[in-house]
Amino acid sequence: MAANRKSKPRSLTARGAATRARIVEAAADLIYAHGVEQTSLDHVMAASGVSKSQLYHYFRDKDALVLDVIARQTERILDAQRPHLEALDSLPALKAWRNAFVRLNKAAQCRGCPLGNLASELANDSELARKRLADSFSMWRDRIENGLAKMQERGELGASANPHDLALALLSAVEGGLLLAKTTHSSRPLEMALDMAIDHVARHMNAP
Amino acid sequence: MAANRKSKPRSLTARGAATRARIVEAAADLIYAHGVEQTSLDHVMAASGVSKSQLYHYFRDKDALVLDVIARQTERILDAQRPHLEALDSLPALKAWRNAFVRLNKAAQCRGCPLGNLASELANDSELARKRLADSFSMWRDRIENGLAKMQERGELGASANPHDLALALLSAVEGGLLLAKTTHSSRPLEMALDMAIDHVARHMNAP
DNA sequence: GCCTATCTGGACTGTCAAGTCCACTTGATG
DNA sequence: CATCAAGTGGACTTGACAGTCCAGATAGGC
Repeated sequence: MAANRKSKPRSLTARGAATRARIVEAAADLIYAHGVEQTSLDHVMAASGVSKSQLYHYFRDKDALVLDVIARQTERILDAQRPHLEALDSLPALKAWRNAFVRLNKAAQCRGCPLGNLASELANDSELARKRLADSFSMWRDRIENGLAKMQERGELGASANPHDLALALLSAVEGGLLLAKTTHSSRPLEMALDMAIDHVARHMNAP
Repeated sequence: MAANRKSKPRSLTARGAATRARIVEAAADLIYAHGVEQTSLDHVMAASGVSKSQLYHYFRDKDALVLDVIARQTERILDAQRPHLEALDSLPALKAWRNAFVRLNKAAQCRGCPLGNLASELANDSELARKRLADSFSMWRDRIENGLAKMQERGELGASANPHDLALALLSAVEGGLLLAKTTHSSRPLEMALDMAIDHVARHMNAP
């Protein structure tokens, strides 16, 4: 049960860990901007200031690096969403979440969802990547579901509502909105999709 | 205003047009299955039974071929949707549309939306492709909008409803649902997203 | 201070894909 | 049937990329 799996069999010194992290960060940024296929290891080398041998010292191959990028982007998203998702306990909170989302999307110049982009590119090609991304989405959905479940416990959300399905629909709206926003260079699709999703949740709420 | 744009300056005989169409069909299928970057011209050659020189006889370069694939996929989708979108005039019609969508997604083995996949891969890289895809989505949204507008004219949909925004939210739900379905290999996200979207439309309908 | 594993640098190889080139065939039109 | 543009076949060039290799630097344990 120790750290002897084939992907990371070596002990890492502090310096090594820092170099490794630098590579993943650079790769995540480049891949978000240009996609997996358009991001060559040479680009990653240049952006992280690291040589070829270091890449292959820390990662078996490009696919292994991409798996780490998936994990990192999942972390980034869940970290960024945490404050909102933990406070997801009322209609105004949902609306605040919506507004933060739209702001974030504009800040990222409507380049889509880091996980959604990866999923679209990798799901049909790599079964392993697909599964990891499915897990990532599942975790994200789970956080939303927890927020809704809390609303339900305290009676704000009706007992007949299904937090799991509601969260899944919400996440679908988010991903679709982000994809259309990316394509049209406008955050309007995201706004409409989120408004619809919140409206849908509101429909299951009890009157105050 | 005649056919003298740089992309198609030559006259096409029947045989030439057939060869050209065969190339686009094969490329569209391959790209839907594996993405633009993973589809080499050699694959397209093999699938369409055509040689290198023919590809470059009919298309300036790979990018030009991809633009034609975008146009073809747009046609395919609008054609497939036409029967449903033309009859989009009531709640049961919306539900029939939903069911057809889910069936189609399963038939395509949950491989996502042909336009959505292209948009995700190309929007950040090629401004021209992004614009064409934005136009494609806009046309699709327009068909949905027309259906909703007809519902509004005959009084089924409330006067305060905004068909344009409603259609945009609906399309976002479709795209997000298809993306998550592709990632999770389950049509459930699509179903939940579509149910939410129809529910949203229903909320703007007048009582019968 | 020495030993060893971790870490780093960069040259090198093999493969594969985009795009070029030219010789050849087909068929419509005079 | 002569002509020539449209159409076809496939070898070739060029470049980019993933992945290999080995020599050398660094630094913690004894």
